Parts: sequence; structure tokens; C-alpha cells
Amino acid sequence: MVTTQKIIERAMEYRGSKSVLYTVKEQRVDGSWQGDERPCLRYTLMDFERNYQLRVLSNPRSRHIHTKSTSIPLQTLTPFFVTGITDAEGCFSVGISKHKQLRTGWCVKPVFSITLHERDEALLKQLLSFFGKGGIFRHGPTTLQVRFESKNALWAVVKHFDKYPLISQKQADYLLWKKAVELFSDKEHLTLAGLFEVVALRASINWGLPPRLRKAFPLIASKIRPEVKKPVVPNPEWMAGFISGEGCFIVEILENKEMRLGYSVKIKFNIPQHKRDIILLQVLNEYLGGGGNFHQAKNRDVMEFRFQDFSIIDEQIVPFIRSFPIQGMKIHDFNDWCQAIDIVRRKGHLTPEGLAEIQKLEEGMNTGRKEKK
DNA sequence: GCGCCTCCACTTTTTCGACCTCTCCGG
DNA sequence: CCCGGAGAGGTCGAAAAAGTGGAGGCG
Ligand SMILES: [Mg+2]
Repeated sequence: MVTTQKIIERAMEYRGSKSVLYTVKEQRVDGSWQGDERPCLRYTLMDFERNYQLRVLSNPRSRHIHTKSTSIPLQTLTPFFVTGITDAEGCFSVGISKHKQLRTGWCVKPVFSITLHERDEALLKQLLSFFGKGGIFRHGPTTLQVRFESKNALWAVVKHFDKYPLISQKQADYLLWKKAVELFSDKEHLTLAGLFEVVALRASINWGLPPRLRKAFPLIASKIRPEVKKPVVPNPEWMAGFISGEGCFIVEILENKEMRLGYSVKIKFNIPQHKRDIILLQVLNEYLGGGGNFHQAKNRDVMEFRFQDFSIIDEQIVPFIRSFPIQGMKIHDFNDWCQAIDIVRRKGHLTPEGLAEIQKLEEGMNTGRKEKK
């Protein structure tokens, strides 16, 4: 049996920071995570303002995504968190499109981006401030995208991911993408030989070559995707980042005639992920203390890593996330979920009052949440 | 003004998130 | 048998992932 204490302790080993240990102790005593000395967060208003120019977007669809100088200071994310959320939501892509003005006839554009619902604009700004360069742009009717595509921004991105590597299969995409960035940086993409090299790389990144590029470069052999070694969670902040991206906190009230009230309550924690990363999910299970189960629907590519056992959720998952908080609006769903867990723990869900309370929580979280801000 | 770069809006595809249901187990 | 819970089977739709291209600026 793995205790909460054990999980936290093991998690702490990765951190190697006395102040963090102290903070955890503090949290255990008074249950509060407030306070300025929280070691994983630093104030970097100056950096942020220097690098994030004010913009007025021409498109009327765009909401203003600039901050004013009077805005509250932004807290920077930790490097491990940034890698974790990138393993979840990041995209390393190499654009190749026709361009008459260019000598090769083709325009090469490496991009690192993260797309999120506009409700998480604050998180995107934190990402922007973390790398210091780049921009946030309107993506769709309800989504925004933080993008890094200038050479300066790209260098900052490469510097980070070399020092704090991804642990999912996305690492293979990153490694190939980085080569394209180097070619781009050295202006080799402006020669035919360099262009061909970029195309070969692109052929093995993400979705590979689309038909139009296959046709245009029929003779180019794609690069071999680098092997990614067995993942090791580098730091609990990585988990916080990954869960912020892919985690799913679920409260379900189900009709059940067996139950005295006619309903049963189910608490779940899910992490879905493409089946190519099943080993990563198994590693996460170990890391979180075990007890999760795996499910893959027939003919589907998504493996779902699930916790459905109440005491495991209550004793392993909740304490972990409380110790290494997730970021973004999902935190509110986590908080509501925890409230439901409190009720279930004291068997309140077996009383009409408790059940009603849980129903109210359930209706207001996730897709039911009203204020998206 | 050529050649190239950056910013930004926008599109396309799918991997997520979130939700639903049934069976079976055990105290 | 009663009651409560856990695992395992799914589905749905959009927030992710991934990608395109043009305007405009600059050496
Ligand atoms: Mg993902």
C-alpha cells in the first residue's frame, strides 16, 4: 500500500530544493498554499512587459489579448511544468509552402505553438512570458494560439527543450524539428540541398508530408524517427503540466436501482492519450502510486488511463495535485471535484442532501461551467 | 525592388476530455 | 438478498494539435 506521504516524499526527491520541502510541511500543517515564498513561482513583470508588446488586433473577432502596464504581475511557470504541458498540448511543426519570390521557390517556416481555449488566455501569457519571445494570436472563434517562429523565439524554445526534454513520443518530433530549426537558423533552407533536407525532416514530423508536398518532392526519402527512451517523470511539476493539459476530473451521478436513493455517485480521474504513448501512461501510473487502469475502445487510437477507485483517488491523486497544483481554468474543476470527494468521503452521497450537493457541483463543472473566465 | 523574414488570421484534422452504461463482486 | 462500489465496455463533439498563406517590413 502506497501512502500519500510516500508519494509526496518520492516526488520531492526529484526536486532537491529545501525550500520546497519546507513549503510542503507548511501545507500539511495549515492546509494553505498561499504565500510569497512559494518557490516554484517568481515574479517577472519586467521581463514580461519588455517582451510582450501591446497590440491592437485588426480583426473584430479578436478580443484584446494585450495586458496593460497596470495589470497584476504574472507568475512564471517552472521549466518542468512547461515541458509537461508541452508533452500534452505542444506542437512542433515545419511549414513548407510555395513562394515565388524565394530562389528555391519554397518558403520554410518552423513553428512551435500551443493552442488553448480563450478562457486560458492567462496561461498562454504565462507561456509567452516564460520564453520571453513570440506572440499570442487568434486561432479560431473560441481559441487562441501562442506561437514562436522568429529566430530569436525559436532559439529560446530550443534552449529550453534541450535542457528540459519532453518524455512523450513528441520528443521524436522535437528532435527532428530542431534539425529543421538549425537549418533555418543557418540559412541553409535557402539552398536546394537545405530545402530537401527540411522536406526529409518534415516527412517524419507529426502527420508527415501532405499530398501536395509528396508530389512536389517525390524522390526525397524521409528521415528515420529517433527512438525515444523509456520515459521517466523528471519532476512533479512535469505531472502538473501534463495534467493541466490532459487530465479530466469527473463526477458522475448514475441511476442505480440497487441503491437506496436510486442513484450512485462515481468519482473518476482520467488521462486519455494516443496509444503510441501507452508506456508513458504506465510510467505515470507507477509514479502516482499505482491503482489506475487502462482502457482502449475497439478500433480507436486513444488509450484512456483511469482511476475509478475512490480511496486511491482520495489518498493518492488529490494530495498529489494539491501539492503540485495544475494551472489554467481546469483548476476550478479540480476544486469542485475535491468538494464532491469530501462529501463522498463522509458518506454524504448516501443522503438526499449530500447527493443534491454533489449534483449541483457536477452540473457546474467541466462542460457545465458558466463563467468561462 | 529582390529576397527574405516576421506577424497574424485563418483552415483542417483528430486526439483528446467529458460523459454514459452495464456487469459483476464482496461485505 | 441488500447495498454500495469498481472495472470495463462504450460514444460524442470540440479543444486541441497541426498546418497554410498573405501582408507588410527591412536590408
Ligand atoms: Mg495531447
